[in-house]
Amino acid sequence: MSLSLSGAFLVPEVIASNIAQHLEREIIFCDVKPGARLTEEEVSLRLGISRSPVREAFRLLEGDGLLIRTQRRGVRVAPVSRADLDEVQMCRVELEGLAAAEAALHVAEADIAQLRNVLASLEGSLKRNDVRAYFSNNVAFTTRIHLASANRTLTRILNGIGKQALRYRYIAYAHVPELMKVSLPGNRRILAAIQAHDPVAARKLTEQLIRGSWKAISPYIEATEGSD
Amino acid sequence: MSLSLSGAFLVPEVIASNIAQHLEREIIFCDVKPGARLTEEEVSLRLGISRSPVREAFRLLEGDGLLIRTQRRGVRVAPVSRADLDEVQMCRVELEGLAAAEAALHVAEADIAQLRNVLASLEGSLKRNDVRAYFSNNVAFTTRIHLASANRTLTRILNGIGKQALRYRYIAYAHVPELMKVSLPGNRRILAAIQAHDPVAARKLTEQLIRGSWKAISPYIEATEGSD
DNA sequence: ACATTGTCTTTTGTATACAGTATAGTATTA
DNA sequence: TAATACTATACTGTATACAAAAGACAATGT
Repeated sequence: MSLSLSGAFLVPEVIASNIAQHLEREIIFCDVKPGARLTEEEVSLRLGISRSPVREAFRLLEGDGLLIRTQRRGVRVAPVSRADLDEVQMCRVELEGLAAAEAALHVAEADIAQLRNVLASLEGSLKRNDVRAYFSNNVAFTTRIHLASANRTLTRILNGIGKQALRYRYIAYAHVPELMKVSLPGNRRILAAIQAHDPVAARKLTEQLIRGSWKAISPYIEATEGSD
Repeated sequence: MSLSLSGAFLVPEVIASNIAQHLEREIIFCDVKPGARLTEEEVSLRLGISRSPVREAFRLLEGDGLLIRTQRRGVRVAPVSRADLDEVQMCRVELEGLAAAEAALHVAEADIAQLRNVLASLEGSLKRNDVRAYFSNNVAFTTRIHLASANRTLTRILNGIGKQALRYRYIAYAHVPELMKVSLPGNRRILAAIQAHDPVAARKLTEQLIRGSWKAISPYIEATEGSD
């Protein structure tokens, strides 16, 4: 069991969908290159486990759009391209907007308190210039909005597509860490709108934020993009 | 190998993600009840295969939201409820609208020809009052619009969520087959808008159609809903 | 020299055996 | 009688062995 996941898994007794998380991070942070081919045996040997859980993890990540499977040819890491970025962000504009609007309608006081806490952590990560921590907190912030929308279907979909988006954001941020500063004020305004129970504003601000981030990221993808 | 899938699988040599399709239909057409618990062994025995492919099929259907898995408790068929219907349709309004708009921008002549053909079949099924055939054709119609949007991410998401929606539609139609007549004119108008390369109209019409279908279906779900 | 075919290797897909955990049922004790 | 503990059972999660298919490479024939 040579897992050694970056997070704290003091009790890894449970399952090896931990592997999915592990691979997920490797893919998002580009430790394995886009387009790279993964074989079940290679991964199972590398992690010191059998093929069964690896296979399941592959299916999971395939569902999240991080891996692409071809019939009997195995899986490869989903390629990174400008076109794919556009696809993902286009969907996110609609869905994150919906989530924000619904959240504005359904938030409880407790949710708002938690969102404020995460926002504080987000500011902290930005000040320390800690890109990975900023990512974790940003994911946490967005996830809390999803949960506040009280729409489990929406949450499920956004969870999947969000991982793809994260990959692009990380590539862009690796080039220009200053991009982190763009999203923070946007998040703050979104929280204000949600707190004011204003679904229209929440949606509009969210759409603006994503479109803005989209534009900011876009040029850095072409540079990183190999072929397709 | 007592599969006997309804479709024509002259060469079932390939894989047993056929099983996923098989189960998918059983779930959509309520041959297995919402909330019912499925065990890997039971299904594998029933279909005369081993647990491995069944397990994979479960993961696939879980990704589509048709099955729900709890840690070591196995899977159960996703329960049917008014709340869940609302969640699914809310997401579909956004995404199908986007797909229609994008399709209006990207369709080729060939796509339009195919869409016309499917529309004709749709009319035929309606006249013969063949509910299942109507469903197949309706799925085909919608899928072609998704493909015409030229957005693979969007297509993938809609494919999954569409199956959940189909389940509710089938329940409603089983009660009132006349509901079929509601969607046909809507589809015709959407096709016209797409053909005219008018994304705004295409989106608006699609949103209207889904909201209309949503309202029509809604009352029949409460009747069928057991608990949750 | 090029194409076609056959074999060989790699890797997925499937089957099955084994282990661990959760739940239910029963028995015993307060 | 009720509550708690223990045991048995059933099912998931994991490991491994086996079959089959696809791709690569070489050899042979035209």
